[in-house]
Amino acid sequence: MLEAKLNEAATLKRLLDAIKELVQDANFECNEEGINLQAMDNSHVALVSVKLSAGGFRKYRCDRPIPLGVNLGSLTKVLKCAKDDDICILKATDDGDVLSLTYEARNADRIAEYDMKLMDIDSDTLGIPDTDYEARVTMPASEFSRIVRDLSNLGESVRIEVSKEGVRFASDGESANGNILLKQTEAARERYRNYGEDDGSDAEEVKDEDDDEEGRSKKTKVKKEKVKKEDGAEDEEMEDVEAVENAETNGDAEDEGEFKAKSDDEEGEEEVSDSESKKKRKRPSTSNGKPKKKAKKSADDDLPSGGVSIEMTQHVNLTFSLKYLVNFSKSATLSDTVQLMLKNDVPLLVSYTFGQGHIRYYLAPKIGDD
Amino acid sequence: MLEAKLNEAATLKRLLDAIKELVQDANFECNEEGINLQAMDNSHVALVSVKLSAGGFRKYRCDRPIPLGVNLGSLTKVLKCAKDDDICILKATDDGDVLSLTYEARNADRIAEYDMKLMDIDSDTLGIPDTDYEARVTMPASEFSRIVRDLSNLGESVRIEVSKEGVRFASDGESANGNILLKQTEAARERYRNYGEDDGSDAEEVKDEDDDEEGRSKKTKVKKEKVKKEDGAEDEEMEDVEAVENAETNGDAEDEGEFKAKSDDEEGEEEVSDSESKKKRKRPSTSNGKPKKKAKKSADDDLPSGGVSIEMTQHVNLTFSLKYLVNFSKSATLSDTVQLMLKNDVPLLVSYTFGQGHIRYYLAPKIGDD
DNA sequence: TTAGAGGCTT
DNA sequence: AAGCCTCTAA
Repeated sequence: MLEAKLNEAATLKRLLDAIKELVQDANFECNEEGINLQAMDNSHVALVSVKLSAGGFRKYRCDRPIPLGVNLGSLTKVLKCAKDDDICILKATDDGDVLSLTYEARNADRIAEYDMKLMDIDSDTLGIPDTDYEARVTMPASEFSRIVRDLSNLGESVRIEVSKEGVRFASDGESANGNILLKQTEAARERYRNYGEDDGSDAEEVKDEDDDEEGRSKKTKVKKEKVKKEDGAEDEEMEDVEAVENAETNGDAEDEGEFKAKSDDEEGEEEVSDSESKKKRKRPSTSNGKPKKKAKKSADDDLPSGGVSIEMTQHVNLTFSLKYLVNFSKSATLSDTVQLMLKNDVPLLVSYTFGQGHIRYYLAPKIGDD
Repeated sequence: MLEAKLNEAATLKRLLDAIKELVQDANFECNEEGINLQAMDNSHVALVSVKLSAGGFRKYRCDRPIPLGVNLGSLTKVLKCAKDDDICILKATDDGDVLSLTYEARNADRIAEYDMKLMDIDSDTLGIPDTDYEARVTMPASEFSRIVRDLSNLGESVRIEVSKEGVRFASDGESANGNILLKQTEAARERYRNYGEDDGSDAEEVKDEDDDEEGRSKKTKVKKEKVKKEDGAEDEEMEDVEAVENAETNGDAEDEGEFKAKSDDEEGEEEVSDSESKKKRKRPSTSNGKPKKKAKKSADDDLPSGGVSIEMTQHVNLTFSLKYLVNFSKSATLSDTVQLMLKNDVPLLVSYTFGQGHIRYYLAPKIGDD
């Protein structure tokens, strides 16, 4: 029995807008910790991974794990019937083949109910290997969208290069070549220091040490540990790495450590309304990425605004298909901030963190990148 | 000889946008009281009825009844040549086979003239029987549009059920079923009490008694009269019906009484611009349904905003083709408010009332509705 | 007031 | 499927 009450249907709507082009059918794996979705795109080039943590819901209950096999096209249709600010309640029985969605207008004078057929889907749960990324770029999601959209008008692929200089996006096209260099902003560096940390298995601790110094020392320690890991990141280059490994690569857990421990919202308070819980957090250290809730652009005190943060242990230089990146960038509706995690010869991770969870895309690099 | 001067060409444009898909050719029946159009759709399933009252024009003159056989496609083309805020003058001679349209820019620095060929059309003027509807639902036109559009994405038809609980729209589709329940809003109930009353032959009186109490007592009286009418509405069930019969069935005037009195623009001042006149109306009792002139959503003082009003004497439950309802809902450009009149086993009436008149659609229910 | 997204039409 | 137009959000 699943019953999940989401404060805003818009979250789901945006989520589906973000992935429905990539994937047709997918299992929403529901368990007591929340709802997860993981799927390869049709051409098996990209992987998308979504997490909605139980704590992100206004109310959440899932007695036992249920996989909900959903045709995303159908779900999109049904979600179109919801207004953005409707309260959305998801319901499913343990054995049922139906997902029920209820939309309640804020003033409760309209209640809509939709029942959607579910389907059986082979869930080849692909373990996502932990990776010690060599570079992490945190930037405004809108800027990322703009860059990949711009470059996609010129060429097919983009070369992403992270160096001391900054991060460079370069594309060669028939009629023109283009490249954009983003330099790091010091303020952004500070601001994003702990961004995305909520995903680590040590989220609790990170949460406690909001303060910069503590955080940094902690990070540094973790870094050292990191270094010993596979695929040899050169030690001596490790000057900038405080958080790099943390976000994605902490722990030595082979496969799922990353997502399993993501219980930031859950533990604190579980029945608070979403907006409330947002307000309670003083620092975006755990989960920020205030969606797009007409987020005040920059005046706000605790949310990241603008600027680019770059952390790297290694000069990286990879080439990716722009088509996919453009697709990924649709998730900008879910979060103001995006994080790119790179490592040479390894799939890129594009991660959007929002109030209820996160959405992550993995994309293998093109070979023969120069 | 017809000469009619319309304040805004936009009214006509929207009107034609609303019906041109439903009907190809139709007679504009002009007489001293205004212009009427009545036609079945191509498949003879739906009927559309338009009225533009003489009083709604800035200037109107029609010495004797003239039927103008118009190809709506042609008229649409010609109207496309007008700017929305152009003053539009329609002219036709008694015997002529040409309709002349003149567009004057507001500042008179541009005058365009178009002559359109008319045609002979068999006018099988279908008498629309007066009906004692069992339920009347008054709601924002945009909400109605939204509902039928949403449901049309799921299924072919919609079941509309009016009960004490409210009004429910339900549709079954292949991939999902859906239903929307609208509860009555008390405020809306009050607000719409007299809505649509302008159509009565006694509109003048209604106009004088803007006040609620007076209006209500009047209504009640009319109701009593109503009851005696055909098609037996049960008397004893008449608890909520003050206005139900009024909107559509009032009076014994067979045909044209309805719009004559609707001369708000005309009498007060007859050369004011439309927008000005709008501001002057204090009550929506006669003509409200502020078109779409980017009407401020709700802050305005004199227009109905939001909310659903339901009046019923009988539990009704009918099924209709969504395709047609979606089509009807295009008239939302003409009025903010729509009224649904229902009675079991009888065609649904969908009515939009706007400044210059109204547009009404009749749609037979599908049989076999449960 | 301007830009972006969604719906509708061709 | 692409372009146009409208409506909505910033």
